Amino acid sequence: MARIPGSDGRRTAALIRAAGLALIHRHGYEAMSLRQLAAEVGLQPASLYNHFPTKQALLHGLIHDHMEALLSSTAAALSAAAPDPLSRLRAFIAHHLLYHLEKKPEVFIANFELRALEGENLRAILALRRRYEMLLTDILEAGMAAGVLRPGDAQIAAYAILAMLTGACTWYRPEGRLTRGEIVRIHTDLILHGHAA
Amino acid sequence: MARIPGSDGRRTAALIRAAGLALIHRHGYEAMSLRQLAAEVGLQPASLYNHFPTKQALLHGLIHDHMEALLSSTAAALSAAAPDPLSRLRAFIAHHLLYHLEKKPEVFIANFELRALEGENLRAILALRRRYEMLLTDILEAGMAAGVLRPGDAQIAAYAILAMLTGACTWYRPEGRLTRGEIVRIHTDLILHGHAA
DNA sequence: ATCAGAAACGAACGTATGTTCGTTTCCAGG
DNA sequence: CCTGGAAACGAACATACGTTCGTTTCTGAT
Repeated sequence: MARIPGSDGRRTAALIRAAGLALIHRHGYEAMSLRQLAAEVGLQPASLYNHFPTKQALLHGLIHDHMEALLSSTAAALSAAAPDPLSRLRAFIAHHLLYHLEKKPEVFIANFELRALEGENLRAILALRRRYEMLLTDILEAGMAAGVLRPGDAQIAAYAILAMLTGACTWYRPEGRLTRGEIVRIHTDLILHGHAA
Repeated sequence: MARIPGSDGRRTAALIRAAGLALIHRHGYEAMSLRQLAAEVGLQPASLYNHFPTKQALLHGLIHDHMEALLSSTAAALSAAAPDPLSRLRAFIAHHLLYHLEKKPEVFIANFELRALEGENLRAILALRRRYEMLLTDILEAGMAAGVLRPGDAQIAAYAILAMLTGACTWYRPEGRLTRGEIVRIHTDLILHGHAA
């Protein structure tokens, strides 16, 4: 037996990536074996190497593509918002939450499996992440300068907001008690006005 | 060669746990091999089994003890605070941050390596974590009832606060630009009053 | 119609893993 | 002083891993 009738590289590659995403999300990168992955797609382990050169390259590809998609979709959401800092902040919050709630596996992997990346792979992802953080930091600084946000350390503020929002992906269940809209409203409120009465 | 002169079970066990903590923190639980761990402590791999029955039992022990310590030290901090909800909330925030900034490896492991636990081990840890979350949720509910915190979903609010605070451990560096005291002040402020001017 | 390359196969490589076993030496309680 | 258990050793087990190799078949461009 050899090449299978109807086989298509593009489609197989997509299947591998989808299955890899799910397996890494469930078991973790180190715990996922390529034999598992191959079985999930219905391939022999060796055949995976027609589609990526290395297990780590697969992981890096998944994270990289996720970060690129996140960056471009965030840019789109921001440019659709009103230009004042407060509107942009609200748009950022809503977009971050909605996007992340839709892409739980990707988000999980991009946050938890970074340490499995080595050297250049890691550096490239960290650079993308920094670009994303900078989008928020810039909004916060603009808001502080305009007097609509309380002055302070914009970087810490950005970290605090991102941690809080991304944390929501940890406990969110689509069948849960809250709709996505309510989650956005609550978090926007907490970020802007805090918990004090 | 066999039992080594001066060998002491209690001390060796402590060394193993300390080295395990560091290795898991650096490389991840799945990526840490028992041979690495044994070498770090100066033992043969087989000798580890005089101190724990299974690799997973080691992980579970580390997380379990961390959670117990966190719970009891939090209880102490709360009972030292004034009894009104706002004081208790401030005490909780300060204690969570200070404790977590001191115990970065433990916190990292307790949050990142949960998925390596199976069955009863996982259930036990999740129960402890729920108890911890409940400490904060109770404070928030008391504050809402007393009218010093804005009414809302106390559980979501607790998750949001915890994610934000724990996130600080990710980027905090002891040699960084901010002191621990400033970090506490900033986060308390953000939680209570938000970012809006 | 042909043929280069894409896409799969099956087998194997070397290595590493968690763990078990039997043995040996040291320590502490009677 | 003796002895049972504690704490280490070295060797080995079965298994699993990521990856390489050579081969075979199908596909798409010329």
